[in-house]
Amino acid sequence: MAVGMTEIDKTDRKILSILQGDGRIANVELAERIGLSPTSVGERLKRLQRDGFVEGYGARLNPHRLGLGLLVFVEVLLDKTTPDVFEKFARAVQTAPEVLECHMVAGGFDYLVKARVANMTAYRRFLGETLLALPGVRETRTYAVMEEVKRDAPLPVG
Amino acid sequence: MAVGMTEIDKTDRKILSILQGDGRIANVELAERIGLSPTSVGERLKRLQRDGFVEGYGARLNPHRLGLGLLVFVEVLLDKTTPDVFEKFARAVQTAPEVLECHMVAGGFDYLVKARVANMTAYRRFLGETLLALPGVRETRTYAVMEEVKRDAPLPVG
DNA sequence: ACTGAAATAGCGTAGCA
DNA sequence: TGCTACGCTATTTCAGT
Repeated sequence: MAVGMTEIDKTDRKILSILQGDGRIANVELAERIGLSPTSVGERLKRLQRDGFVEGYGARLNPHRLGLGLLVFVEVLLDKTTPDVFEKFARAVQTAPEVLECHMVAGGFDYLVKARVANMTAYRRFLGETLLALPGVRETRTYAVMEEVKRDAPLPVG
Repeated sequence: MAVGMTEIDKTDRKILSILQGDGRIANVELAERIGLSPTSVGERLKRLQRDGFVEGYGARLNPHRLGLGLLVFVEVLLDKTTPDVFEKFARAVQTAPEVLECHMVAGGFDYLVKARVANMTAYRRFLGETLLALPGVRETRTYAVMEEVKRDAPLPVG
Protein backbone atom coordinates (compact mmCIF):
# COMPACT_ATOMS: atom_id res chain seq x y z
CA MET A 1 0.00 0.00 0.00
CA ALA A 2 1.26 3.44 -0.94
CA VAL A 3 2.18 5.95 1.75
CA GLY A 4 0.60 8.88 -0.03
CA MET A 5 -2.23 8.63 -2.49
CA THR A 6 -2.17 10.75 -5.58
CA GLU A 7 -5.68 10.34 -6.91
CA ILE A 8 -8.08 13.09 -6.04
CA ASP A 9 -11.62 13.48 -7.31
CA LYS A 10 -13.76 16.47 -8.21
CA THR A 11 -14.86 16.93 -4.61
CA ASP A 12 -11.27 17.06 -3.40
CA ARG A 13 -10.46 19.63 -6.04
CA LYS A 14 -13.41 21.74 -5.00
CA ILE A 15 -12.19 21.63 -1.41
CA LEU A 16 -8.70 22.68 -2.42
CA SER A 17 -10.00 25.44 -4.64
CA ILE A 18 -12.19 26.98 -1.96
CA LEU A 19 -9.50 26.59 0.69
CA GLN A 20 -6.94 28.27 -1.53
CA GLY A 21 -9.18 31.29 -1.77
CA ASP A 22 -10.22 31.33 1.88
CA GLY A 23 -7.94 29.39 4.18
CA ARG A 24 -9.92 30.33 7.26
CA ILE A 25 -13.33 29.17 6.11
CA ALA A 26 -15.15 27.17 8.76
CA ASN A 27 -15.44 23.49 8.09
CA VAL A 28 -19.23 23.65 8.37
CA GLU A 29 -19.48 26.37 5.77
CA LEU A 30 -17.02 24.58 3.53
CA ALA A 31 -19.18 21.47 3.83
CA GLU A 32 -22.29 23.44 2.91
CA ARG A 33 -20.64 24.81 -0.20
CA ILE A 34 -19.44 21.36 -1.17
CA GLY A 35 -22.72 19.66 -0.43
CA LEU A 36 -21.43 17.14 2.08
CA SER A 37 -21.44 16.79 5.85
CA PRO A 38 -18.78 18.58 7.89
CA THR A 39 -17.36 15.26 9.04
CA SER A 40 -16.78 13.98 5.52
CA VAL A 41 -15.19 17.18 4.38
CA GLY A 42 -12.99 17.19 7.46
CA GLU A 43 -11.79 13.68 6.73
CA ARG A 44 -11.07 14.51 3.11
CA LEU A 45 -9.14 17.60 4.10
CA LYS A 46 -7.12 15.68 6.63
CA ARG A 47 -6.18 13.20 3.93
CA LEU A 48 -5.29 15.99 1.50
CA GLN A 49 -2.99 17.47 4.13
CA ARG A 50 -1.42 14.15 5.01
CA ASP A 51 -0.72 13.38 1.35
CA GLY A 52 0.95 16.73 0.78
CA PHE A 53 -1.58 18.49 -1.39
CA VAL A 54 -1.95 21.14 1.27
CA GLU A 55 1.42 22.31 2.56
CA GLY A 56 0.06 24.80 5.04
CA TYR A 57 -1.99 27.91 5.55
CA GLY A 58 -0.95 31.52 5.55
CA ALA A 59 -2.15 35.08 5.72
CA ARG A 60 -1.83 37.01 2.48
CA LEU A 61 -0.07 40.23 3.37
CA ASN A 62 -0.07 43.42 1.33
CA PRO A 63 3.58 44.13 0.48
CA HIS A 64 2.99 47.81 -0.28
CA ARG A 65 1.34 48.33 3.09
CA LEU A 66 4.45 46.85 4.67
CA GLY A 67 6.71 49.30 2.93
CA LEU A 68 7.92 46.87 0.30
CA GLY A 69 7.05 49.04 -2.65
CA LEU A 70 9.56 47.78 -5.17
CA LEU A 71 9.37 44.41 -6.87
CA VAL A 72 12.37 43.39 -8.95
CA PHE A 73 13.44 40.45 -11.04
CA VAL A 74 17.13 39.79 -11.41
CA GLU A 75 18.71 37.56 -13.99
CA VAL A 76 21.96 36.16 -12.64
CA LEU A 77 24.82 34.65 -14.61
CA LEU A 78 27.41 32.63 -12.75
CA ASP A 79 31.03 32.06 -13.53
CA LYS A 80 31.13 28.30 -13.92
CA THR A 81 34.90 28.15 -13.49
CA THR A 82 34.54 29.03 -9.80
CA PRO A 83 34.05 25.88 -7.70
CA ASP A 84 30.76 25.33 -5.86
CA VAL A 85 29.19 28.47 -7.28
CA PHE A 86 25.76 26.94 -7.58
CA GLU A 87 25.73 25.57 -4.06
CA LYS A 88 27.05 28.77 -2.56
CA PHE A 89 24.61 30.91 -4.47
CA ALA A 90 21.67 28.70 -3.57
CA ARG A 91 22.60 28.81 0.09
CA ALA A 92 23.05 32.58 0.19
CA VAL A 93 19.71 33.09 -1.49
CA GLN A 94 17.91 31.07 1.19
CA THR A 95 19.04 33.37 3.95
CA ALA A 96 18.35 36.64 2.15
CA PRO A 97 14.94 37.90 3.32
CA GLU A 98 14.56 40.14 0.27
CA VAL A 99 14.55 37.11 -2.03
CA LEU A 100 11.04 35.73 -2.36
CA GLU A 101 11.82 33.29 -5.13
CA CYS A 102 14.89 31.95 -6.89
CA HIS A 103 14.87 29.55 -9.79
CA MET A 104 17.53 27.86 -11.86
CA VAL A 105 16.48 28.30 -15.45
CA ALA A 106 17.42 26.90 -18.81
CA GLY A 107 18.24 29.57 -21.33
CA GLY A 108 20.37 32.67 -21.56
CA PHE A 109 21.20 32.94 -17.86
CA ASP A 110 21.48 30.78 -14.75
CA TYR A 111 19.19 32.04 -12.00
CA LEU A 112 16.10 34.18 -11.92
CA VAL A 113 15.62 35.98 -8.62
CA LYS A 114 12.42 37.65 -7.49
CA ALA A 115 12.91 40.11 -4.67
CA ARG A 116 10.96 42.74 -2.79
CA VAL A 117 12.55 45.81 -1.25
CA ALA A 118 11.43 49.21 -0.01
CA ASN A 119 12.79 51.31 -2.86
CA MET A 120 15.62 51.76 -5.31
CA THR A 121 18.04 52.74 -2.59
CA ALA A 122 17.33 49.52 -0.74
CA TYR A 123 17.67 47.60 -3.96
CA ARG A 124 21.09 49.04 -4.71
CA ARG A 125 22.20 48.00 -1.27
CA PHE A 126 20.79 44.51 -1.71
CA LEU A 127 22.43 44.16 -5.12
CA GLY A 128 25.81 45.34 -3.95
CA GLU A 129 25.95 43.76 -0.51
CA THR A 130 24.16 40.50 -1.15
CA LEU A 131 24.07 39.50 -4.80
CA LEU A 132 27.29 40.93 -6.16
CA ALA A 133 29.13 40.09 -2.97
CA LEU A 134 28.81 36.41 -3.75
CA PRO A 135 31.78 34.74 -5.39
CA GLY A 136 31.18 33.52 -8.90
CA VAL A 137 28.49 36.03 -9.85
CA ARG A 138 29.57 37.17 -13.28
CA GLU A 139 26.69 39.34 -14.40
CA THR A 140 23.26 40.51 -13.30
CA ARG A 141 20.41 42.13 -15.18
CA THR A 142 17.77 43.90 -13.15
CA TYR A 143 14.18 44.42 -14.21
CA ALA A 144 12.16 46.70 -12.01
CA VAL A 145 8.42 46.13 -12.00
CA MET A 146 6.43 49.20 -12.97
CA GLU A 147 3.00 47.67 -12.64
CA GLU A 148 1.85 44.38 -11.12
CA VAL A 149 -0.76 43.31 -13.64
CA LYS A 150 -1.50 39.97 -12.00
CA ARG A 151 -0.26 39.12 -8.56
CA ASP A 152 -0.08 35.65 -6.99
CA ALA A 153 -3.07 34.06 -8.67
CA PRO A 154 -4.38 30.80 -7.19
CA LEU A 155 -3.22 27.56 -8.76
CA PRO A 156 -5.67 26.13 -11.29
CA VAL A 157 -6.92 23.10 -9.38
CA GLY A 158 -10.37 22.72 -10.90
CA MET B 1 -9.90 60.65 11.85
CA ALA B 2 -7.99 58.62 9.30
CA VAL B 3 -9.73 55.77 7.49
CA GLY B 4 -6.71 53.48 7.57
CA MET B 5 -3.74 53.78 9.85
CA THR B 6 -0.32 52.95 8.54
CA GLU B 7 1.76 52.77 11.68
CA ILE B 8 2.39 49.33 13.08
CA ASP B 9 4.59 48.41 15.99
CA LYS B 10 6.79 45.43 16.77
CA THR B 11 3.86 43.48 18.21
CA ASP B 12 1.83 43.98 15.06
CA ARG B 13 4.74 42.77 12.99
CA LYS B 14 5.10 39.70 15.15
CA ILE B 15 1.42 38.93 14.65
CA LEU B 16 1.72 39.31 10.90
CA SER B 17 4.84 37.19 10.78
CA ILE B 18 3.32 34.30 12.70
CA LEU B 19 0.08 34.52 10.78
CA GLN B 20 1.91 34.48 7.48
CA GLY B 21 3.49 31.20 8.48
CA ASP B 22 0.37 29.67 10.00
CA GLY B 23 -2.86 31.28 8.92
CA ARG B 24 -4.98 28.86 10.91
CA ILE B 25 -3.39 29.33 14.31
CA ALA B 26 -5.93 29.74 17.10
CA ASN B 27 -6.17 33.18 18.58
CA VAL B 28 -5.35 31.88 22.05
CA GLU B 29 -2.16 30.22 20.88
CA LEU B 30 -1.20 33.27 18.86
CA ALA B 31 -1.68 35.38 21.99
CA GLU B 32 0.53 33.03 23.99
CA ARG B 33 3.31 33.25 21.45
CA ILE B 34 3.06 37.03 21.39
CA GLY B 35 2.85 37.40 25.12
CA LEU B 36 -0.44 39.28 25.21
CA SER B 37 -4.02 38.40 26.03
CA PRO B 38 -6.25 36.88 23.35
CA THR B 39 -8.51 39.92 23.46
CA SER B 40 -5.72 42.34 22.67
CA VAL B 41 -4.31 40.21 19.90
CA GLY B 42 -7.79 39.82 18.44
CA GLU B 43 -8.28 43.57 18.40
CA ARG B 44 -4.90 44.16 16.81
CA LEU B 45 -5.56 41.57 14.16
CA LYS B 46 -8.95 43.04 13.38
CA ARG B 47 -7.32 46.42 12.91
CA LEU B 48 -4.58 44.96 10.73
CA GLN B 49 -7.23 43.40 8.53
CA ARG B 50 -9.34 46.51 8.38
CA ASP B 51 -6.36 48.63 7.40
CA GLY B 52 -5.38 46.31 4.59
CA PHE B 53 -2.21 44.73 5.95
CA VAL B 54 -3.88 41.34 5.77
CA GLU B 55 -5.61 40.80 2.47
CA GLY B 56 -6.90 37.35 3.23
CA TYR B 57 -5.98 33.79 4.08
CA GLY B 58 -5.26 30.86 1.86
CA ALA B 59 -4.11 27.27 1.78
CA ARG B 60 -0.66 26.72 0.33
CA LEU B 61 -1.03 24.00 -2.26
CA ASN B 62 1.76 21.85 -3.68
CA PRO B 63 1.80 22.51 -7.43
CA HIS B 64 3.69 19.32 -8.26
CA ARG B 65 1.15 17.22 -6.37
CA LEU B 66 -1.54 18.82 -8.51
CA GLY B 67 0.15 17.86 -11.73
CA LEU B 68 1.60 21.29 -12.42
CA GLY B 69 5.16 20.15 -12.83
CA LEU B 70 6.49 22.83 -15.11
CA LEU B 71 7.17 26.41 -14.04
CA VAL B 72 8.02 28.86 -16.80
CA PHE B 73 8.86 32.52 -17.08
CA VAL B 74 8.07 34.27 -20.33
CA GLU B 75 9.40 37.62 -21.41
CA VAL B 76 6.93 39.30 -23.72
CA LEU B 77 7.57 42.16 -26.14
CA LEU B 78 4.61 44.03 -27.53
CA ASP B 79 4.24 45.82 -30.80
CA LYS B 80 3.54 49.36 -29.65
CA THR B 81 2.10 50.40 -33.03
CA THR B 82 -0.95 48.23 -32.42
CA PRO B 83 -3.63 50.19 -30.53
CA ASP B 84 -4.62 49.13 -27.02
CA VAL B 85 -2.04 46.35 -26.88
CA PHE B 86 -1.30 46.87 -23.22
CA GLU B 87 -4.93 46.88 -22.17
CA LYS B 88 -5.78 43.84 -24.27
CA PHE B 89 -2.77 41.91 -23.07
CA ALA B 90 -3.45 42.75 -19.46
CA ARG B 91 -7.05 41.63 -19.76
CA ALA B 92 -6.19 38.35 -21.48
CA VAL B 93 -3.64 37.54 -18.84
CA GLN B 94 -6.21 37.92 -16.07
CA THR B 95 -8.43 35.20 -17.49
CA ALA B 96 -5.67 32.71 -18.26
CA PRO B 97 -5.50 30.22 -15.37
CA GLU B 98 -1.96 29.18 -16.27
CA VAL B 99 -0.69 32.69 -15.56
CA LEU B 100 0.14 33.06 -11.89
CA GLU B 101 1.83 36.43 -12.18
CA CYS B 102 2.28 39.10 -14.82
CA HIS B 103 4.31 42.26 -14.43
CA MET B 104 5.05 45.22 -16.62
CA VAL B 105 8.77 45.79 -16.36
CA ALA B 106 11.23 48.49 -17.25
CA GLY B 107 14.09 47.23 -19.35
CA GLY B 108 14.59 45.13 -22.42
CA PHE B 109 11.05 43.80 -22.69
CA ASP B 110 7.50 44.73 -21.73
CA TYR B 111 5.91 41.99 -19.63
CA LEU B 112 7.24 39.19 -17.51
CA VAL B 113 4.81 36.30 -17.18
CA LYS B 114 5.06 33.52 -14.62
CA ALA B 115 3.01 30.47 -15.50
CA ARG B 116 2.53 26.91 -14.31
CA VAL B 117 1.54 24.06 -16.58
CA ALA B 118 1.64 20.28 -16.53
CA ASN B 119 4.50 19.78 -18.97
CA MET B 120 6.16 21.03 -22.13
CA THR B 121 3.28 19.87 -24.30
CA ALA B 122 0.86 21.89 -22.23
CA TYR B 123 3.22 24.84 -22.37
CA ARG B 124 3.43 24.76 -26.15
CA ARG B 125 -0.36 24.80 -26.29
CA PHE B 126 -0.52 27.69 -23.83
CA LEU B 127 2.08 29.65 -25.75
CA GLY B 128 0.43 29.12 -29.12
CA GLU B 129 -3.21 29.37 -28.16
CA THR B 130 -3.05 32.02 -25.46
CA LEU B 131 0.06 34.16 -25.60
CA LEU B 132 0.88 34.26 -29.29
CA ALA B 133 -2.80 34.41 -30.22
CA LEU B 134 -3.00 37.90 -28.74
CA PRO B 135 -2.74 40.80 -31.17
CA GLY B 136 0.33 42.94 -30.73
CA VAL B 137 2.61 40.28 -29.28
CA ARG B 138 5.81 40.75 -31.21
CA GLU B 139 8.21 38.39 -29.49
CA THR B 140 8.42 36.01 -26.54
CA ARG B 141 11.35 34.42 -24.77
CA THR B 142 10.66 31.39 -22.64
CA TYR B 143 12.71 30.30 -19.64
CA ALA B 144 11.83 26.91 -18.23
CA VAL B 145 12.64 26.39 -14.57
CA MET B 146 14.92 23.42 -13.95
CA GLU B 147 15.06 23.73 -10.18
CA GLU B 148 13.04 25.81 -7.74
CA VAL B 149 15.74 26.92 -5.35
CA LYS B 150 13.49 29.14 -3.25
CA ARG B 151 9.74 29.06 -3.58
CA ASP B 152 7.30 31.68 -2.30
CA ALA B 153 9.16 32.82 0.76
CA PRO B 154 7.22 34.87 3.33
CA LEU B 155 7.47 38.63 3.14
CA PRO B 156 10.07 40.10 5.51
CA VAL B 157 7.80 41.80 8.03
CA GLY B 158 10.04 41.73 11.09
C1' DA C 1 -20.75 9.12 4.69
C1' DC C 2 -24.05 10.58 8.28
C1' DT C 3 -25.91 11.67 13.06
C1' DG C 4 -25.39 13.27 17.70
C1' DA C 5 -22.92 14.38 21.90
C1' DA C 6 -18.81 16.33 24.25
C1' DA C 7 -14.94 19.32 24.13
C1' DT C 8 -12.92 23.81 22.24
C1' DA C 9 -12.62 28.06 20.38
C1' DG C 10 -14.41 32.47 19.22
C1' DC C 11 -17.05 36.82 20.18
C1' DG C 12 -19.14 40.37 22.53
C1' DT C 13 -19.81 42.87 26.80
C1' DA C 14 -18.67 44.74 31.23
C1' DG C 15 -15.57 46.40 34.63
C1' DC C 16 -10.79 47.36 36.13
C1' DA C 17 -5.41 48.30 36.40
C1' DT D 1 -4.13 50.13 25.95
C1' DG D 2 -4.39 46.11 27.91
C1' DC D 3 -6.37 42.59 31.03
C1' DT D 4 -9.77 39.45 33.41
C1' DA D 5 -14.12 37.29 33.46
C1' DC D 6 -18.40 36.04 32.02
C1' DG D 7 -21.99 33.87 28.94
C1' DC D 8 -23.26 32.66 24.44
C1' DT D 9 -22.69 30.87 19.97
C1' DA D 10 -20.22 28.40 16.57
C1' DT D 11 -17.09 24.85 15.49
C1' DT D 12 -14.29 20.91 15.85
C1' DT D 13 -13.74 16.13 17.28
C1' DC D 14 -14.94 11.65 18.32
C1' DA D 15 -18.23 8.12 19.35
C1' DG D 16 -21.41 4.78 17.00
C1' DT D 17 -24.45 3.46 12.95
